[in-house]
Amino acid sequence: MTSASGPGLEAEKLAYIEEMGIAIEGLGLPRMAGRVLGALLIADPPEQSAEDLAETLQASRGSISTTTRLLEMPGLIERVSKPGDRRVYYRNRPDAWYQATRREAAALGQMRELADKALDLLEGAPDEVRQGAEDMREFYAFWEREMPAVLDHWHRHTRRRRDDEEA
Amino acid sequence: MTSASGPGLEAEKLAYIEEMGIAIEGLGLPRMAGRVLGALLIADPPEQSAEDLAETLQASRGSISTTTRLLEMPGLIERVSKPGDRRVYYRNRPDAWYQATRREAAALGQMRELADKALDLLEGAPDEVRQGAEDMREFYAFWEREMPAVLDHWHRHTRRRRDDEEA
DNA sequence: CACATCTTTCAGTCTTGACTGAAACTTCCG
DNA sequence: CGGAAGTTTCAGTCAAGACTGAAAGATGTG
Repeated sequence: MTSASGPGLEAEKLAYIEEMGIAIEGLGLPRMAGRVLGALLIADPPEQSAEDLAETLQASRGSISTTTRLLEMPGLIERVSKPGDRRVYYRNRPDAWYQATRREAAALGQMRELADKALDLLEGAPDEVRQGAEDMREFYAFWEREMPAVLDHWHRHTRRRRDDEEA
Repeated sequence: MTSASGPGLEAEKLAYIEEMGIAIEGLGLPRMAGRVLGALLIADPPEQSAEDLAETLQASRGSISTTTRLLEMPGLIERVSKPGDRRVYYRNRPDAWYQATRREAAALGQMRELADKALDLLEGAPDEVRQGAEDMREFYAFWEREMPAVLDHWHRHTRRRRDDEEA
Protein backbone atom coordinates (compact mmCIF):
# COMPACT_ATOMS: atom_id res chain seq x y z
CA MET A 1 0.00 0.00 0.00
CA THR A 2 1.34 3.39 -1.01
CA SER A 3 0.01 5.49 1.88
CA ALA A 4 -2.92 6.94 -0.05
CA SER A 5 -4.94 8.16 2.94
CA GLY A 6 -4.49 11.12 5.27
CA PRO A 7 -2.12 13.91 4.26
CA GLY A 8 -0.32 11.04 2.58
CA LEU A 9 2.88 12.88 1.68
CA GLU A 10 6.06 13.03 3.67
CA ALA A 11 6.78 16.28 5.45
CA GLU A 12 9.63 16.85 2.99
CA LYS A 13 7.27 16.89 0.04
CA LEU A 14 4.79 19.15 1.79
CA ALA A 15 7.63 21.56 2.54
CA TYR A 16 8.65 21.44 -1.11
CA ILE A 17 5.14 22.30 -2.20
CA GLU A 18 5.08 25.34 0.08
CA GLU A 19 8.46 26.44 -1.25
CA MET A 20 7.13 26.29 -4.78
CA GLY A 21 4.10 28.26 -3.66
CA ILE A 22 6.30 31.10 -2.45
CA ALA A 23 8.48 30.99 -5.56
CA ILE A 24 5.52 31.19 -7.92
CA GLU A 25 3.97 33.95 -5.86
CA GLY A 26 7.06 35.95 -6.76
CA LEU A 27 6.12 35.56 -10.41
CA GLY A 28 2.76 37.21 -9.80
CA LEU A 29 0.51 34.17 -9.56
CA PRO A 30 -1.48 33.21 -6.44
CA ARG A 31 0.39 31.08 -3.99
CA MET A 32 -2.12 28.30 -4.45
CA ALA A 33 -1.17 28.08 -8.12
CA GLY A 34 2.41 27.37 -7.12
CA ARG A 35 1.27 24.76 -4.64
CA VAL A 36 -0.67 22.95 -7.34
CA LEU A 37 2.25 23.07 -9.75
CA GLY A 38 4.56 21.80 -7.04
CA ALA A 39 2.22 19.04 -5.99
CA LEU A 40 1.80 17.81 -9.56
CA LEU A 41 5.54 17.99 -10.17
CA ILE A 42 6.34 15.51 -7.40
CA ALA A 43 3.12 13.51 -7.57
CA ASP A 44 3.16 9.74 -7.94
CA PRO A 45 1.21 9.00 -10.03
CA PRO A 46 1.54 12.24 -12.03
CA GLU A 47 -2.23 12.46 -12.47
CA GLN A 48 -4.12 13.85 -9.51
CA SER A 49 -7.83 14.45 -9.07
CA ALA A 50 -9.27 17.68 -7.67
CA GLU A 51 -10.03 15.78 -4.50
CA ASP A 52 -6.47 14.48 -4.23
CA LEU A 53 -5.12 18.01 -4.55
CA ALA A 54 -7.61 19.46 -2.06
CA GLU A 55 -6.56 16.88 0.49
CA THR A 56 -2.82 17.17 -0.10
CA LEU A 57 -2.87 20.96 -0.02
CA GLN A 58 -5.44 21.26 2.76
CA ALA A 59 -7.42 23.60 0.51
CA SER A 60 -11.09 23.96 -0.35
CA ARG A 61 -12.56 22.40 -3.46
CA GLY A 62 -13.50 25.86 -4.66
CA SER A 63 -9.93 27.03 -4.44
CA ILE A 64 -8.67 23.99 -6.36
CA SER A 65 -11.26 24.54 -9.06
CA THR A 66 -10.37 28.19 -9.52
CA THR A 67 -6.66 27.46 -9.50
CA THR A 68 -6.71 24.56 -11.93
CA ARG A 69 -8.69 26.66 -14.37
CA LEU A 70 -6.19 29.48 -13.98
CA LEU A 71 -3.30 27.12 -14.72
CA GLU A 72 -5.06 25.37 -17.55
CA MET A 73 -5.69 28.55 -19.52
CA PRO A 74 -2.06 29.35 -20.35
CA GLY A 75 -1.21 25.66 -20.79
CA LEU A 76 0.69 25.08 -17.56
CA ILE A 77 -1.34 22.00 -16.63
CA GLU A 78 -3.78 19.82 -18.52
CA ARG A 79 -6.83 17.70 -17.76
CA VAL A 80 -6.87 13.99 -18.40
CA SER A 81 -9.64 11.46 -17.97
CA LYS A 82 -9.71 7.74 -17.34
CA PRO A 83 -12.16 5.20 -18.77
CA GLY A 84 -14.86 4.25 -16.30
CA ASP A 85 -14.01 7.14 -14.02
CA ARG A 86 -16.12 10.24 -13.92
CA ARG A 87 -13.47 12.36 -12.26
CA VAL A 88 -11.12 14.77 -13.98
CA TYR A 89 -7.40 14.37 -13.36
CA TYR A 90 -4.76 17.06 -13.68
CA ARG A 91 -1.11 16.77 -14.60
CA ASN A 92 1.63 19.20 -15.53
CA ARG A 93 2.32 19.73 -19.22
CA PRO A 94 5.77 18.84 -20.54
CA ASP A 95 6.47 22.35 -21.83
CA ALA A 96 4.83 24.18 -18.92
CA TRP A 97 7.90 26.21 -17.97
CA TYR A 98 8.70 27.08 -21.52
CA GLN A 99 5.15 28.32 -21.96
CA ALA A 100 5.30 30.38 -18.79
CA THR A 101 8.50 32.04 -19.97
CA ARG A 102 7.01 32.52 -23.41
CA ARG A 103 4.20 34.48 -21.83
CA GLU A 104 6.67 36.76 -20.11
CA ALA A 105 8.22 37.45 -23.49
CA ALA A 106 4.82 38.42 -24.85
CA ALA A 107 4.56 41.13 -22.21
CA LEU A 108 7.65 42.89 -23.52
CA GLY A 109 5.69 44.55 -26.30
CA GLN A 110 3.87 46.63 -23.75
CA MET A 111 7.13 47.95 -22.34
CA ARG A 112 8.44 48.95 -25.76
CA GLU A 113 5.14 50.71 -26.43
CA LEU A 114 5.49 52.60 -23.16
CA ALA A 115 8.92 53.75 -24.29
CA ASP A 116 7.51 54.89 -27.62
CA LYS A 117 4.76 56.76 -25.86
CA ALA A 118 7.25 58.50 -23.60
CA LEU A 119 9.15 59.69 -26.66
CA ASP A 120 5.90 61.01 -28.14
CA LEU A 121 5.26 62.98 -24.98
CA LEU A 122 8.79 64.39 -25.16
CA GLU A 123 8.56 65.44 -28.79
CA GLY A 124 10.59 68.56 -29.34
CA ALA A 125 12.38 68.29 -26.00
CA PRO A 126 16.20 68.47 -25.98
CA ASP A 127 18.11 65.24 -26.46
CA GLU A 128 19.31 65.28 -22.88
CA VAL A 129 15.72 65.13 -21.64
CA ARG A 130 14.75 62.41 -24.13
CA GLN A 131 17.76 60.23 -23.39
CA GLY A 132 16.10 58.10 -20.70
CA ALA A 133 13.19 57.18 -22.93
CA GLU A 134 15.55 56.50 -25.85
CA ASP A 135 17.54 54.09 -23.70
CA MET A 136 14.37 52.33 -22.63
CA ARG A 137 13.12 51.92 -26.19
CA GLU A 138 16.46 50.70 -27.41
CA PHE A 139 16.70 48.05 -24.72
CA TYR A 140 13.17 46.72 -25.11
CA ALA A 141 13.36 46.75 -28.91
CA PHE A 142 16.36 44.47 -28.53
CA TRP A 143 14.92 42.22 -25.86
CA GLU A 144 11.51 41.96 -27.48
CA ARG A 145 13.30 40.56 -30.54
CA GLU A 146 15.93 38.36 -28.89
CA MET A 147 14.08 36.72 -26.03
CA PRO A 148 11.49 34.95 -28.21
CA ALA A 149 14.22 34.03 -30.69
CA VAL A 150 16.30 32.25 -28.07
CA LEU A 151 13.25 30.51 -26.61
CA ASP A 152 12.19 29.37 -30.08
CA HIS A 153 15.59 27.89 -30.64
CA TRP A 154 15.28 25.80 -27.48
CA HIS A 155 11.77 24.71 -28.34
CA ARG A 156 12.71 23.48 -31.81
CA HIS A 157 15.73 21.69 -30.36
CA THR A 158 13.65 19.95 -27.71
CA ARG A 159 10.85 18.94 -30.04
CA ARG A 160 13.28 17.42 -32.50
CA ARG A 161 14.98 15.37 -29.81
CA ARG A 162 11.66 14.17 -28.44
CA ASP A 163 10.50 13.14 -31.91
CA ASP A 164 13.74 11.24 -32.41
CA GLU A 165 13.20 9.27 -29.25
CA GLU A 166 9.69 8.36 -30.29
CA ALA A 167 10.92 7.13 -33.70
CA MET B 1 7.56 80.34 -17.63
CA THR B 2 7.45 76.58 -17.81
CA SER B 3 4.36 75.91 -15.68
CA ALA B 4 6.31 74.90 -12.59
CA SER B 5 3.50 75.33 -10.06
CA GLY B 6 0.36 73.33 -9.34
CA PRO B 7 0.07 69.79 -10.70
CA GLY B 8 2.14 71.25 -13.48
CA LEU B 9 1.91 68.37 -15.95
CA GLU B 10 -0.53 68.00 -18.78
CA ALA B 11 -3.26 65.44 -18.29
CA GLU B 12 -1.57 63.34 -20.98
CA LYS B 13 1.58 63.00 -18.92
CA LEU B 14 -0.32 62.22 -15.74
CA ALA B 15 -2.19 59.48 -17.60
CA TYR B 16 1.11 58.13 -18.87
CA ILE B 17 2.47 57.99 -15.33
CA GLU B 18 -0.53 55.98 -14.16
CA GLU B 19 -0.16 53.62 -17.09
CA MET B 20 3.43 52.98 -16.12
CA GLY B 21 2.30 52.42 -12.54
CA ILE B 22 -0.03 49.64 -13.65
CA ALA B 23 2.58 48.09 -15.94
CA ILE B 24 5.22 47.99 -13.23
CA GLU B 25 2.74 46.60 -10.75
CA GLY B 26 2.51 43.62 -13.11
CA LEU B 27 6.22 43.05 -12.54
CA GLY B 28 5.70 42.70 -8.81
CA LEU B 29 6.72 46.16 -7.63
CA PRO B 30 4.39 48.60 -5.85
CA ARG B 31 2.38 50.79 -8.16
CA MET B 32 4.03 53.87 -6.71
CA ALA B 33 7.41 52.60 -7.91
CA GLY B 34 6.09 52.57 -11.46
CA ARG B 35 4.69 56.05 -11.04
CA VAL B 36 8.06 57.36 -9.96
CA LEU B 37 9.84 55.64 -12.85
CA GLY B 38 7.27 57.02 -15.26
CA ALA B 39 7.46 60.52 -13.85
CA LEU B 40 11.25 60.58 -14.08
CA LEU B 41 11.17 59.16 -17.59
CA ILE B 42 9.15 62.08 -18.96
CA ALA B 43 10.41 64.74 -16.55
CA ASP B 44 11.86 68.00 -17.81
CA PRO B 45 14.34 68.53 -16.33
CA PRO B 46 15.25 64.88 -15.76
CA GLU B 47 16.20 65.58 -12.15
CA GLN B 48 13.29 65.82 -9.73
CA SER B 49 13.30 66.46 -6.01
CA ALA B 50 11.30 64.40 -3.52
CA GLU B 51 8.97 67.36 -3.18
CA ASP B 52 8.53 67.63 -6.96
CA LEU B 53 7.58 63.96 -7.13
CA ALA B 54 5.22 64.15 -4.17
CA GLU B 55 3.40 67.02 -5.80
CA THR B 56 3.28 65.54 -9.29
CA LEU B 57 2.11 62.15 -8.04
CA GLN B 58 -0.18 63.49 -5.32
CA ALA B 59 1.57 61.20 -2.85
CA SER B 60 2.85 61.62 0.69
CA ARG B 61 6.49 62.41 1.37
CA GLY B 62 6.77 59.16 3.27
CA SER B 63 5.65 57.19 0.28
CA ILE B 64 8.13 58.96 -1.99
CA SER B 65 10.94 58.32 0.45
CA THR B 66 10.17 54.61 0.72
CA THR B 67 9.77 54.24 -3.02
CA THR B 68 12.91 56.09 -4.04
CA ARG B 69 14.92 53.94 -1.68
CA LEU B 70 13.31 50.84 -3.12
CA LEU B 71 14.24 51.92 -6.64
CA GLU B 72 17.71 53.06 -5.72
CA MET B 73 18.76 49.74 -4.23
CA PRO B 74 18.70 47.72 -7.47
CA GLY B 75 20.05 50.66 -9.47
CA LEU B 76 16.87 51.71 -11.24
CA ILE B 77 17.22 55.36 -10.24
CA GLU B 78 20.01 57.40 -8.73
CA ARG B 79 20.39 60.41 -6.49
CA VAL B 80 22.08 63.56 -7.64
CA SER B 81 22.85 66.74 -5.76
CA LYS B 82 23.35 70.34 -6.81
CA PRO B 83 25.79 72.84 -5.36
CA GLY B 84 24.18 75.26 -2.95
CA ASP B 85 21.04 73.14 -2.74
CA ARG B 86 20.36 70.97 0.26
CA ARG B 87 17.78 68.85 -1.48
CA VAL B 88 18.35 65.47 -3.10
CA TYR B 89 17.30 65.00 -6.70
CA TYR B 90 16.41 61.75 -8.39
CA ARG B 91 16.79 60.69 -11.99
CA ASN B 92 16.52 57.43 -13.87
CA ARG B 93 19.73 55.57 -14.59
CA PRO B 94 20.68 54.97 -18.23
CA ASP B 95 20.75 51.19 -17.86
CA ALA B 96 17.76 50.94 -15.53
CA TRP B 97 15.77 48.55 -17.71
CA TYR B 98 18.75 46.39 -18.44
CA GLN B 99 19.39 46.14 -14.70
CA ALA B 100 15.77 45.25 -14.00
CA THR B 101 15.90 42.45 -16.56
CA ARG B 102 19.24 41.34 -15.23
CA ARG B 103 17.64 40.88 -11.83
CA GLU B 104 14.97 38.68 -13.34
CA ALA B 105 17.72 36.52 -14.78
CA ALA B 106 19.29 36.19 -11.36
CA ALA B 107 16.06 34.67 -10.05
CA LEU B 108 16.31 31.77 -12.50
CA GLY B 109 18.78 29.97 -10.30
CA GLN B 110 16.08 29.43 -7.74
CA MET B 111 13.84 27.76 -10.29
CA ARG B 112 16.57 25.39 -11.42
CA GLU B 113 17.25 24.53 -7.79
CA LEU B 114 13.57 23.78 -7.29
CA ALA B 115 13.74 21.39 -10.23
CA ASP B 116 16.81 19.70 -8.74
CA LYS B 117 15.06 19.39 -5.42
CA ALA B 118 12.03 17.81 -7.07
CA LEU B 119 14.27 15.21 -8.66
CA ASP B 120 15.83 14.49 -5.27
CA LEU B 121 12.39 13.89 -3.83
CA LEU B 122 11.60 11.56 -6.70
CA GLU B 123 14.76 9.51 -6.39
CA GLY B 124 14.06 5.94 -7.31
CA ALA B 125 10.72 6.73 -8.89
CA PRO B 126 10.03 5.46 -12.41
CA ASP B 127 11.09 7.68 -15.32
CA GLU B 128 7.50 8.42 -16.20
CA VAL B 129 6.95 9.98 -12.77
CA ARG B 130 10.20 11.95 -12.91
CA GLN B 131 9.64 13.26 -16.41
CA GLY B 132 7.97 16.52 -15.36
CA ALA B 133 10.80 17.49 -13.07
CA GLU B 134 13.36 16.50 -15.71
CA ASP B 135 11.68 18.78 -18.22
CA MET B 136 11.70 21.62 -15.72
CA ARG B 137 15.37 21.22 -14.93
CA GLU B 138 16.33 20.98 -18.55
CA PHE B 139 14.51 24.16 -19.44
CA TYR B 140 15.82 26.24 -16.57
CA ALA B 141 19.37 24.96 -16.99
CA PHE B 142 19.15 26.26 -20.55
CA TRP B 143 17.51 29.56 -19.75
CA GLU B 144 19.68 30.26 -16.71
CA ARG B 145 22.67 30.04 -19.05
CA GLU B 146 21.30 31.79 -22.15
CA MET B 147 19.38 34.70 -20.73
CA PRO B 148 22.37 36.34 -19.00
CA ALA B 149 24.53 35.60 -22.03
CA VAL B 150 22.22 37.46 -24.40
CA LEU B 151 21.84 40.37 -21.99
CA ASP B 152 25.59 40.59 -21.56
CA HIS B 153 26.01 40.78 -25.29
CA TRP B 154 23.69 43.75 -25.48
CA HIS B 155 25.35 45.47 -22.57
CA ARG B 156 28.82 45.19 -24.07
CA HIS B 157 27.49 46.41 -27.41
CA THR B 158 25.83 49.43 -25.84
CA ARG B 159 28.79 50.38 -23.67
CA ARG B 160 31.12 50.24 -26.63
CA ARG B 161 28.90 52.47 -28.73
CA ARG B 162 28.51 54.96 -25.90
CA ASP B 163 32.27 55.10 -25.38
CA ASP B 164 32.74 55.73 -29.09
CA GLU B 165 30.40 58.69 -28.99
CA GLU B 166 32.26 60.18 -26.06
CA ALA B 167 35.59 59.83 -27.86
C1' DC C 1 24.59 76.36 19.60
C1' DA C 2 19.86 77.15 17.99
C1' DC C 3 17.23 77.15 14.08
C1' DA C 4 15.51 75.88 9.53
C1' DT C 5 15.05 72.68 5.93
C1' DC C 6 14.70 68.35 4.15
C1' DT C 7 14.37 63.21 4.75
C1' DT C 8 13.24 58.93 7.00
C1' DT C 9 10.72 56.06 10.07
C1' DC C 10 6.67 53.95 11.85
C1' DA C 11 2.07 53.06 13.71
C1' DG C 12 -2.43 53.09 11.88
C1' DT C 13 -5.82 53.00 7.99
C1' DC C 14 -7.52 51.25 3.95
C1' DT C 15 -7.65 48.59 -0.34
C1' DT C 16 -7.00 44.47 -2.82
C1' DG C 17 -7.60 39.96 -3.79
C1' DA C 18 -6.89 35.02 -2.22
C1' DC C 19 -9.42 31.55 0.10
C1' DT C 20 -13.52 29.24 2.23
C1' DG C 21 -17.75 26.85 2.21
C1' DA C 22 -22.28 26.32 0.82
C1' DA C 23 -25.42 26.34 -2.89
C1' DA C 24 -26.13 25.72 -7.79
C1' DC C 25 -25.04 23.23 -11.69
C1' DT C 26 -23.61 19.35 -14.74
C1' DT C 27 -23.13 14.68 -15.97
C1' DC C 28 -23.77 10.02 -15.70
C1' DC C 29 -26.27 5.84 -14.06
C1' DG C 30 -30.14 2.74 -12.67
C1' DC D 1 -37.05 10.57 -14.11
C1' DG D 2 -34.66 10.49 -9.51
C1' DG D 3 -30.46 10.31 -7.44
C1' DA D 4 -25.43 10.12 -6.83
C1' DA D 5 -20.83 11.89 -7.77
C1' DG D 6 -18.14 15.51 -9.12
C1' DT D 7 -17.28 20.36 -10.33
C1' DT D 8 -18.02 25.28 -10.55
C1' DT D 9 -19.74 29.62 -8.92
C1' DC D 10 -20.18 33.26 -5.68
C1' DA D 11 -20.94 35.98 -1.49
C1' DG D 12 -18.46 36.65 2.63
C1' DT D 13 -14.17 36.50 5.51
C1' DC D 14 -9.56 37.34 6.24
C1' DA D 15 -4.69 38.61 5.61
C1' DA D 16 -1.07 41.10 3.27
C1' DG D 17 0.92 45.10 2.25
C1' DA D 18 0.69 49.87 0.09
C1' DC D 19 -0.04 54.47 1.51
C1' DT D 20 -0.70 58.35 4.84
C1' DG D 21 0.72 61.68 8.11
C1' DA D 22 2.90 62.91 12.15
C1' DA D 23 6.90 62.55 14.85
C1' DA D 24 11.78 61.73 15.02
C1' DG D 25 16.17 62.20 12.77
C1' DA D 26 19.71 64.21 9.94
C1' DT D 27 22.18 67.95 7.80
C1' DG D 28 23.51 72.11 6.86
C1' DT D 29 23.26 77.67 8.11
C1' DG D 30 23.48 82.06 10.74
